[in-house]
Amino acid sequence: MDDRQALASFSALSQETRLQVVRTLVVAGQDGLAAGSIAEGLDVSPSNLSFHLKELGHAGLISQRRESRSIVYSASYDALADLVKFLMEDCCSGHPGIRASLERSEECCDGSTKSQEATVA
Amino acid sequence: MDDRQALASFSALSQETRLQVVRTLVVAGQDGLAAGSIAEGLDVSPSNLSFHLKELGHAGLISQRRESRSIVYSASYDALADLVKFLMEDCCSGHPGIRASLERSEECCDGSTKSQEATVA
DNA sequence: TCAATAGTACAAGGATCGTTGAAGTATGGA
DNA sequence: TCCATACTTCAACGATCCTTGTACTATTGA
Repeated sequence: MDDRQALASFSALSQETRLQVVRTLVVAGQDGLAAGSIAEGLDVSPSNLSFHLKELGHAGLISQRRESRSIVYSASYDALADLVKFLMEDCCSGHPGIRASLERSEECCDGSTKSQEATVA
Repeated sequence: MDDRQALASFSALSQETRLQVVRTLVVAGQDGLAAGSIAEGLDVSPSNLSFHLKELGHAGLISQRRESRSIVYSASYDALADLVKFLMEDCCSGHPGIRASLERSEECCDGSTKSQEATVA
């Protein structure tokens, strides 16, 4: 991931509604959610949500597909992982200990959504 | 880390000059760098840099101390690590596989700056 | 105390962002 | 074909952000 894309991603995530959208879609999983469902869940106007979805799309953090009348959005897990990596590389380059500190917080994956097993390649 | 702080951090990092400042300070290590050195390295006016340093300070991503005439800035590694964690929790909550994908990129810590050993607590 | 150095603070401007409401586009059913 | 549904696009406006230059503050040395 290059700086340009990282900047776009940070910018996209620096807005409350958009951060909530991403979280909602991440939790929703691969199936995604229709724009209407997201708007309802977050209590945002369709027009406003559409604006923010476009921003997230530009940053590459979400993708969309049409499904009958609805447009279904889903999180781009790869892009999110790339962003984590980008951030970690910037951290690590001066302070390797951070990785250790991160590895101690394994709980994040073992708790709530145990729907998919980790595909350790 | 709560949403408010994450939003502030993302916002701070969504600007090119500030991203470069953070990277510069991360590479500089615990000793930090004087404002003047940063300004020189990045070719930004003192006044403009000061503005961006304040933003980064508000977000908690850097800290400062006076040293004679200079004001020395350094990266807040804890805040950066918290941000990585925040992002990973949002990712993982729908997609545990990401952690695996991240663990495959260990190289990031083993390369360039081997100045400090990882303090695996 | 005076001058030089190192930064910060402030004001003004242009640029970008976020919200709103109204109008436009695609899909599906009667 | 006509209407309803599900979204998106557009224009307008206020709010915020970034840059620039000038003024101000703190520290040091003569």
